[in-house]
Formats: sequence, C-alpha cells, structure tokens
Amino acid sequence: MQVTLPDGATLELADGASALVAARAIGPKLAEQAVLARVDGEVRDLRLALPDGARLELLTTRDRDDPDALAVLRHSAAHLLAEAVRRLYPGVKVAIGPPIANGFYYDFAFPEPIREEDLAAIEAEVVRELSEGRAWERVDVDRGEARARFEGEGETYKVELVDTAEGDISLYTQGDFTDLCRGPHLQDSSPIGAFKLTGLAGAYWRGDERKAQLTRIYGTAFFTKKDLDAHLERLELARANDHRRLGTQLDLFHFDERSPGSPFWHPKGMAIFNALDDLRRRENARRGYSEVKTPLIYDKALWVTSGHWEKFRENMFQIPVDDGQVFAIKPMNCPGHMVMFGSQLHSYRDLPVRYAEAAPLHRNELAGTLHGLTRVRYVTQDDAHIFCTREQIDDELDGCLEFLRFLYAIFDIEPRAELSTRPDDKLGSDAEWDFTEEKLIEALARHEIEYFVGVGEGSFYGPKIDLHATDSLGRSWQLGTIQLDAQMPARFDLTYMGPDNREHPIFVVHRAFFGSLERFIGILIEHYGGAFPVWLAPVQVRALPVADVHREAAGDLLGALGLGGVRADVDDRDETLGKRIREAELQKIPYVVVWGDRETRDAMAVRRRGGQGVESMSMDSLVEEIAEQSPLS
RNA sequence: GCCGGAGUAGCUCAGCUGGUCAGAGCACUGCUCUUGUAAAGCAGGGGUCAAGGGUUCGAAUCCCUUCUCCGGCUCCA
Repeated sequence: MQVTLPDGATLELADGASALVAARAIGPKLAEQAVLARVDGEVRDLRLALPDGARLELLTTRDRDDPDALAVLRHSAAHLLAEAVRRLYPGVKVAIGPPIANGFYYDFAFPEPIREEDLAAIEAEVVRELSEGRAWERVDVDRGEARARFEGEGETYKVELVDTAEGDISLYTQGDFTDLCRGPHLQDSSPIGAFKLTGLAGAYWRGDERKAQLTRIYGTAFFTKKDLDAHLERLELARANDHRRLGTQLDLFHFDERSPGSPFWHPKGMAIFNALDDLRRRENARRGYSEVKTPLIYDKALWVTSGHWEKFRENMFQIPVDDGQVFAIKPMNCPGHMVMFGSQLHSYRDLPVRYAEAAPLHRNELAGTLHGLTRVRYVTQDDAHIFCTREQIDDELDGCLEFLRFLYAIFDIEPRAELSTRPDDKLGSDAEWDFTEEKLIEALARHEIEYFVGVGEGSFYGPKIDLHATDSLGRSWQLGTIQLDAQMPARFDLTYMGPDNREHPIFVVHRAFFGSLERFIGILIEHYGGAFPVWLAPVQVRALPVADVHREAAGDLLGALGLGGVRADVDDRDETLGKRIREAELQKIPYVVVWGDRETRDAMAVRRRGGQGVESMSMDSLVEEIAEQSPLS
C-alpha cells in the first residue's frame, strides 16, 4: 500500500503498516520523536494500521505548540496521574481523564476525601514515574473481556463506560495501570518535559448533579519546562486583566456581602454602563424598537401562566404578601411584555411590534455560581421582544443578526455562535420546535454564520442562537441571545387580527445582544485590559494644573470640555506633576492635559494614554477628536 | 446547591508550630515644598484580625457553626 506525505512524496509500505512503521521507514530519528499521526486530517494513534492511500502527517516533539500534539501529551500525562493515584490511594476508583484546553484532568472516587495539600505528594509520584520512564501499549479487546477486567478490579465507573461505549474497545497500559481509552497516546513518557498539578475540585459523574460527586484533579503538561513557565506567566498576566481586579483598581464597581452577586456601580463604572445604554437606546430607536417600562414584581399567577413558575421557580426571588398571596421579582422581561401586548387588540397592520426594556432583573443564582460581573443576581439585559406574524419571522431574525453584527463590530469582539435546541423540559410540541429550530438554522445560513449545536441547551419556551465570548482566564460566557418563541404568546393567548378578519397566533423573538450589561461590561473590561476606547472611558480627559495659580484655569477648561460633551476631571492635588501623570496613566485615562503658564485654549499640552511625548493641540480639535471616536456621534 | 481553598487597615499583603502579633507599602489627613510629563520630604490617624460559639491561664493563630469570596462541578445572560 501507499501513503502520501506532507511534501507530496509517496511511501510504499506493507499492508496494515502503522504510522510508526511509516516513520521508521523515513528515518529512525523521526520514529523516535513521533508523538501522533494525522491521517487525512484526523488525529490517529501511531500504533494503528494506516488505510491505503492515506495522507499521512507525523507530529513530533518539535510540534510543541500544536494543539493536537499537546492534547496527546496531556492525555498521556493524565494516565500517569491515574497510575500514581492508584498506587498512593489503594481502593480508589478511576473515572475519566481527558485532555482539555491548557491541560487535563482525571476524575477519581477516593475512599477518603483528599485535600489540596495532598497534591504535592501525588505530583512527586508522577515525577518519579517520569524519571523511571513509562511506555504505552495499546491492545484492542472485545467488550466482554474489557468488562471482566474492570469488574475484577472493582472499577465500576470503567465498567459503566465499557457498557455505554460505542465501537471497538481499546486499552492502554503503562506501568501497572491499564485504562479503557480510545487514545491516541504517546509512545512513551519521554516527551513530557514538564508536569504540574494545578487544582482540585468536585465534579459530578457524567456531569449529572444527581449522580455521585467525584474528585477531579486538574493538571497540565508540556513538552518543555520553558513552555510550562511561559504558560504560568501568561496566566499571571491574564490575572492582571481580571475584571474583578480592574474593577477595584479603576474604581468601577464593588460587591458587598449584604447583597451577594449584585454589583454596586461606582460613578466611573456607571459612565461605562450609561455609554452602552445610550448606544442601546439609540440603535433600538433607529431600528424601529419602542422603549417601554413594565413592573418589577408580579403576582405568582403571571409566572404560572408564563411557565416560569414550573420551570424557573428555583431561580426567582419570591415575596410573600397579604393573605398568603405570593409575588415574585421578575427574572426576565418577557411575561411583562406579553401582558402589555395582550392589553390591546392588534391588527396585522401594526406588526411587527418591538418592545425594548433594559429593566433590572433578579435571578436567585446558586451561591456557588456567582462570579464578579459575569455571573450576577442583578441582571440588566438589553432586552427586547418582537411580536410578529409567522411570515415576518425571517425578516425579524435577519434584522436581529444584522443588528448583532453591527454591535459586535464596534467592540471588535468575535463571538462564537451556538444553536441551542429543545431541552428535555420544554414547553410545546416537537412539531412546533421543529418549526422554530428550522427558522433559526435558516437565518444562520442566510447570514453565513458558523455555529455549533448545543443539543438541549434551548430555553424552555424556545430555541436560541447564543453568542459566546471568552474571559481573561479562558472561561466562555454567553453574551447575546436570539430566541424564537411560539409557546409564551400562546400561553398568554396573544393573537393578531389578520386581513381575513380572523385571529392568528403571534410569534415572539426574544433578543438581547449584549446579553446582560453586567456580564458584557465584565468581558469588555478584560477585552480592553481596562484601557477603554475613548467613548467608553469613564474619564476621557484629565486636566492637571501645573501649580496653584493654574487651578482656576484648569477648572474653566473642565467646564468648556463638559460643554463639548467630554467627560473630564481635574487632579489639582498638592502632588508633583510627575506623580499625577503617573496616576492618570495607571487609571488608563485616554488624554491628559497639562495646564501651566505656557498653555492656551489654542495650544494645550496633550498627552495620550501610553504615549511618551506631548503634543500641542487646540481644545476644539481635542473635543472633535474625541467625538469622532464615538459610535454615538 | 456540591467538592476544595481562603477571609488581618480603603487596596495589596506579612504575621498564623497559641504568649510585645496587631504590622508593612500604597491610599488618607496635617505640615514643608509651588511644582512642566510615570512615585517630593516629614509627621499623623485608621483594624472587635468576616460573624457567633468553644478549647485554653492566654486565641488573628486550634476546634465547631454561619456568612462571604476564590478555583472547579451543576446551572446560566
């Protein structure tokens, strides 16, 4: 048989030859350094037979930055961890241990709980294994054999995995540890140049909170120590961009244990919030949305109608009132908008109706899930509900996707799109969901948006197009969402009068593009590292009088800048100019104007953020330059 | 909610094998200096060591409970 190499050359091999055999045929050094084969673009264990005519690419220890090569390295490192844990903790059961972004984990059921301080000993044991060296052996076995083996070892989780595994069963053995595993794996442990355990956490078996909670040990591995050090350094730098840290440093917001999960927006943070809200309001107005305001608390009866009482009650703050009546604070705007729409009769001529409202919402999120601004209990969505006919759905979805692209381009954020389909606890029939899901799929196709499918991730009332972005620590957060809903309008008996003088069902598009302003600002803080573009910067210009005698002039300057629509402040503290400039830089203020004897309105000394020098600029041109940089102008 | 870790001044942190352990830097206040592009000098105020309970002659330090935060899991904008 024949395989093709990346340079186009072909290689003759005996039938059934593995990638390793191919590597040896090319050169012993290559065979020694090989960690992984890519066959027709797919990763494949070196030991597996190659198909005739395959395009073969061999990854070696030199591909130390290749994600696939790193994944194999880390997957093998996870097996070393399991081997060490089994030796150190007799009676432990192993579950699963995959590679993940930046590392790997392995889940265990320990006979006794372990603590973080135990990790050092475990890591030392793995390091010992590495110094001894380990080689992986792969065998393909039949299901019964694998099952018997793990049953004999008391590895009940592995037994369950064997029972539910699809396709052939393969085992990898290194040292005295054999694991059920598809692979691929390294030939031996020599490429693992650095190994580190990074954390300990609980994790439910198969991600199901009703199942046993296992102990997950996180770690990472690299081809070289240098790569590990670089990784740790990157993490350190990322921490500097953490919005919780910057929120304090830049005086944007804070949290208080007397209202967990709800930010206190300081004046500077509120300036950012308001800039986004201004953008929201103006763009909505341009696109035919109407601003409305609906109540914050509602009788439980409303939530029963909407379905929230059944599906979302745990996440709602409830307020007992007189006579056993219960009210609840709204976690979403939609039911209120349903009531508003239903308060009047609507002709087909009126549609679509687009209600926008950025009201405060409260969700009683589980305590353990709160996270700075990205997971809060007080949520402000740039929310809107579009009430339309069946025929208008496509146009409205198109409008949403265009709107969304317009907004994200402003921030230079490229989110990943997800199509979230019907969940297990959905309202409505499969036929209805077939229709609404198809509408979203078609809209994504029209806009040539690539997406992944989140099976069962939809809302209980409808499928969604969700947008995800990543924070400074690599965590993914959902931002915007577009949801198509046939359920809630039906539950509220919403209809419109058609040209045939008969009532027709209403469809609703729920949409929020920032998602929650809180979360979006959290992501923005990290995206910009606190150095906001001028239009978002809480303080756009800081005036620094050189000496006491210049205070009044600096104050006048502030007034003039304010009239020009610029957010400006003055630092006239009794500190040296150098110190005040340093602080303005640390506060990441875009423009600093120093005002002394030499300055006039026509020739101000302006220093730009991060710049070294000073330039002379008139006040008018500064005001103009700032205005030009705003999407609001 | 679950697993693990932590909570000391406004911020960042030291002290935590129980006994001058209540500290440092920044910030803040006062005074001196009157300042020209990334940290002037001196002095001073400030903490029920998260809260409550316990062990002890003695607790920031050890134990228990609660709250909050951090890293994950589940959930989610």
